[in-house]
Amino acid sequence: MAHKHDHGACIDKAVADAERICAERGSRFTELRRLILTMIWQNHKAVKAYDLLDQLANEGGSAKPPTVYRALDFLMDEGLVHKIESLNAYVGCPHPGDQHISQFLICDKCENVEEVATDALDAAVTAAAEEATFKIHRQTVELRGLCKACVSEEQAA
Amino acid sequence: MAHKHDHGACIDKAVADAERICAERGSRFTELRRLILTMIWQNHKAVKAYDLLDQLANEGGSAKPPTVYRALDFLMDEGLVHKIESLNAYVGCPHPGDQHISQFLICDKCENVEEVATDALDAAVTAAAEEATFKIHRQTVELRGLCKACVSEEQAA
DNA sequence: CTGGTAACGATATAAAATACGGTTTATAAT
DNA sequence: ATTATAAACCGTATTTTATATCGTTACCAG
Repeated sequence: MAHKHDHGACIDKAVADAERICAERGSRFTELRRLILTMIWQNHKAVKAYDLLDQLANEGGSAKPPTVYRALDFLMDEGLVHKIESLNAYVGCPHPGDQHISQFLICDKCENVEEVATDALDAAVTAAAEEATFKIHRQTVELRGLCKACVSEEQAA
Repeated sequence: MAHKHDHGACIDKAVADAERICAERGSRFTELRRLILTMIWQNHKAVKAYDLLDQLANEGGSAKPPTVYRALDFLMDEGLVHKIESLNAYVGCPHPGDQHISQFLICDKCENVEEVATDALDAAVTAAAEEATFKIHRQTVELRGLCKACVSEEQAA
């Protein structure tokens, strides 16, 4: 993500997607929500709620925790943002709208979060649940380690 | 778990396992650690750190948060207990000692947590990581939903 | 333009976890 | 046995993460 990645395009896409999705559903994509979604998309790392709060404060506002958490709850309800449970942090969803199951590759070094959608992994999860006669409502799949870029870097050293 | 499950045996086994494992490794399974492990094993639900703290207080002691967290950290380091990230709660490991990857089925109704070790799921996780050239250090796989017993119960109703 | 609902703001508090410093206790080395 | 050392423990304070509650404002539907 560090090199040759036009991240501005990511942000624009995320905002455009959000606008489209909220319009379709009749939910309100307010200024605050747009602002917070944009902040989350500043990079591909997961962002802490209180960091968002600090950023809001720096921009002159005097936001309180509930303001941020309400916006995050909205964005999560709309599938625009995911919570990374193992970090207590929040990351933008790169393909909102599609019904999808989220699995994350989280680099412990560069901290980038990649959302993957692997059919094989989905199938395995489903199979494991079926074997146990378990009816899945939600799932948290978070793989922590080193991303491709950081592995290469380590090998180079 | 509710019916015909001799849970006392689970507790005894967990404590015996812990004793054996700590003895093997030369780590100290102190009274406090034994007590907290036993509390965690009172049932198959995940337990909150502050509930343990309250229990300790009820038993006459005057424990502070660090006491509980230190014990939990020890138990986790030894692989005797796992943290459920999506609940901020802790659950006993049913087969400590084996090197293993933990995956959890968490019932949203009865709150029981079942730890599963599915080769197919392991393989799928590994494959997904390999495909992304990602080097896994740790993983969090938590499936939330309804367990077998609670599904049957719903269907009966 | 008015009545209801959703969004926002502010205060307070709850819940989860850690930093740090001092004391005790177990174990290993003498 | 005695002492050095490291681990465990304890308590205070604080940080981090999140929610409850209540009053106000803004949207939009009838």
